[in-house]
Amino acid sequence: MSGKTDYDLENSLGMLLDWASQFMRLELNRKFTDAGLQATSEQWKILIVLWFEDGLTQQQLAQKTHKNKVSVVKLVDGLERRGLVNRCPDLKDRRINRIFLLPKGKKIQEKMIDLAKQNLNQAATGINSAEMITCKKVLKQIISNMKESSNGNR
Amino acid sequence: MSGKTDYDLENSLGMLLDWASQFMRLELNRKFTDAGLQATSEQWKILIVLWFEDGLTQQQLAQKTHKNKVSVVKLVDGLERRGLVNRCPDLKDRRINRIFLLPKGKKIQEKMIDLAKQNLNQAATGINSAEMITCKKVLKQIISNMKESSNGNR
DNA sequence: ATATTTTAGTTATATAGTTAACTATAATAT
DNA sequence: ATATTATAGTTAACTATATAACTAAAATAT
Repeated sequence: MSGKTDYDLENSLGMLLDWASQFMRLELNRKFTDAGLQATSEQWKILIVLWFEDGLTQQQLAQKTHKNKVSVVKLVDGLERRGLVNRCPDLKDRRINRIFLLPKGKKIQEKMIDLAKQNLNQAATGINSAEMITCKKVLKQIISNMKESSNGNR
Repeated sequence: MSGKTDYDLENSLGMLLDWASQFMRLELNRKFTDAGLQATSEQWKILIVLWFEDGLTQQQLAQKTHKNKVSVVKLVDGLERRGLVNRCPDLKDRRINRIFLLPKGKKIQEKMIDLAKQNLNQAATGINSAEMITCKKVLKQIISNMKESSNGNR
């Protein structure tokens, strides 16, 4: 049934997805570094959520970014260390931290969004709109297919 | 120019790629663990290459998997610790290690390939063939677009 | 009202990935 | 032949992810 001959490494969906996502992430990090921004591509994903809606809890950030809560703890640690956000204990529910953007965190958002858009444009070069729409549709289906069986921590 | 309103998080190519690849990787790891296989999804990517062609150097493994050489060092460390592969110094060029599958490493390959195929089938559920072909074509274009600017270590 | 369960966040430990600096060896250039 | 450059692999330090075990607080159940 399975054998050497019928598994095409270079054309495997898993490999292609990993390579595409990793190369985009790597290049975004490079663009951030080159622009003198002291934040990583993963921290950026937390920041962009906060820029839309500030003061979210770590759980909410985890849900919106599809990261698990431990990852969010570490990313918020990093963002706090860099002076970009603040953990504020909720007064009504003392289990909860609310994460707020600090001025330094607000200031870099526009530059980061521009760089992220540049990255998206670079990635999309030579791909027509219909193909990109199909690709995104397929990606969403894959996400939905795989999310079923993954656990609830993310 | 850039602003709150024109960056759609849930529909962003970067986010969709990350989520899709991560969920697939996570689920593959779960399948491996459930099957009692003591190897990770990243180790699997090294093993599948070796299964096609044994005795490659670490540099060759890095090129074929698009990983950087430090990652390969670590993964081979892990595979060696688990008794799945062996580092053999090359007699002609003493800078080189050649990585060979051990019996234990050969034995698990068929089971791993079957599980990887199950994972691909799960991911592809509800996606028609033409859409999948388009998606892979787009992924390859993205990889080619981003690879340009990434460095030569991978 | 008290006991149980759930939720939010953290810590510990392990696997990966990144860049930069390093060692050893081979290839080359003059 | 010797000096320079390039290559293969490693190590160090950092960021990120996962699972599992934990603490504290809130919600619930009886």
